[in-house]
Amino acid sequence: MTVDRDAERRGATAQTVERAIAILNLFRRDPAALGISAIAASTGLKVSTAHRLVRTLVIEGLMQQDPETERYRLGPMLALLGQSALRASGLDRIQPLVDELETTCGETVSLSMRHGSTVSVVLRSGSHQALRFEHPVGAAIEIHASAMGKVLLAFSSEPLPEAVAALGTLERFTPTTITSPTQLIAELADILAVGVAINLEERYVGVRGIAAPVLDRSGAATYTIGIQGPSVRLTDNNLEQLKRLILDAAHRVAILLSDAG
Amino acid sequence: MTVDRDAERRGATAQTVERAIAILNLFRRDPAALGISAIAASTGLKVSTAHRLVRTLVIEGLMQQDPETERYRLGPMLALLGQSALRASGLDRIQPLVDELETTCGETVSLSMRHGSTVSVVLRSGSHQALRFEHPVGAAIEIHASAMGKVLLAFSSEPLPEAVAALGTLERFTPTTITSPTQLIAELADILAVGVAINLEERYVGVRGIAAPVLDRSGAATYTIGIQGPSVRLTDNNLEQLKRLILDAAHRVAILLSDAG
DNA sequence: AATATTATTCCGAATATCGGAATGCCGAGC
DNA sequence: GCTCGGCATTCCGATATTCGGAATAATATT
Repeated sequence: MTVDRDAERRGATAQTVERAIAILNLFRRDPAALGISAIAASTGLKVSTAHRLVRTLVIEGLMQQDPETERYRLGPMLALLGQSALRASGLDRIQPLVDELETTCGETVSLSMRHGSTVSVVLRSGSHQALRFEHPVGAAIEIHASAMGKVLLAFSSEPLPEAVAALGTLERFTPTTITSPTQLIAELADILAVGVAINLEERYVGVRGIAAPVLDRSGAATYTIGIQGPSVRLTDNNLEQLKRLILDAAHRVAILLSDAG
Repeated sequence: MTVDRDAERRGATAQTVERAIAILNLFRRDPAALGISAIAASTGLKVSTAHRLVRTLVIEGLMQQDPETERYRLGPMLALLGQSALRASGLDRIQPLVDELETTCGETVSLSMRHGSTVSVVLRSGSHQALRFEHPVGAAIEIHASAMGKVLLAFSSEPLPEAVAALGTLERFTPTTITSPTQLIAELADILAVGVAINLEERYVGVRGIAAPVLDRSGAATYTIGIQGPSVRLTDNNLEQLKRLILDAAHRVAILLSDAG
């Protein structure tokens, strides 16, 4: 591009591929089809560049073009690769466990991982209650305003101050959102000690969450498993019970993943 | 690269992205982890190039590196994108139909699409019989040696002679494999007229198949649905019955996909 | 009918990619 | 214990590849 990007000039990455993936990621939250100019606008690419990338993705089947509206959406080859990825990363064996936990506690359960400064839901099982909190797969939540996010920060291999500093400004979403880096670092240290993170309406008013890390052999967490639900049900008392459930579940997931991960 | 690629210089595509996708496709058949030099060798890329592409894919989560063996495999972000892709292309609504057909006829059922000169299985439901034919999702079968492949060729928007010519040499797998372009064109014309293709042990000895096109509004087929099984069960008589089943199923799939495709 | 919007193609400029070679790391074999 | 061979990773100059402004075509809108 013009000069230099964000801040990473040494660990060179393939710009073209990054851009193509950025296009795919547009559809993570919302699978609706987009026109080429909308894609270009959302990614900050020039229309001609976006068009060439999308064309390549269409040829490979990762995207497809609606013959009527001329708009683009994700394609079947991506679904196919996703299947293989589920098996390769061992996540297919985790889904039953996530469903089981949802049945036990009656709230939405998600298994997530970090993506930039957000947390992305990889597997989930939605609560069946009338009043419930819904995360679609692919949803991205700001990392500092989520129990799962705080877990991932606390149990990353990076020192806490650096990890927090890298986030930049901590956006406020609700009155309880943690916006002070110092305060966040303190809370992360606490989470690291206790092994569980709690979210008290820090992202959405009325929604609480609790999360535990899925630890790998080195003691770091790539994945986190969390429970989300309305504050009226996730009372302080209930959180104590859920804490045991989530820790147990996280432990079992860790074992499953390390077996043949 | 050196000079020019296969034969497509006008409809320019992004080479870097193509290469990255080629790497991902390596893992379609076999999700096992590969080292970087194995990846480079299989794709024909230089090691340094492959490494840079893989690094980018890892950063984006589409691949991941096993911390112990240092080998690479598909990553969880790809699983996540795959979920979105299933919804976006409407394929999530098709799976139940595929399962239902499998239950009805007792043989492996697959929904596939074209990928280069092969057919790739996108959705499937495996037979539960002891003696059965198994297609994993992601399997790639040579297009000229498959009932589903022949359907896609016949119902492509391209004229038959050109479509066949583009395949190049037709490799022989069994005594009944069609290796003559002229003969293949004739058979495709027949399939176009009848609306169903049959595979008589043309790819694997002892395995027969039958397939029908999933037609879109323009009368072309992007997807095909097929039944595969041992020749001892897919006798000439049974094929007649299956023909009705598969045509009906293909029709219902087409309706489902066109509704909100 | 005229205009605005969007998808698609073209082509010269220059940037990001390419790939040979160097480095560093680990484990096998002597 | 030391050397060698294989592997992943990094470096950097040459250049093929991408980039993007602008033209064109197709479609929707006023």
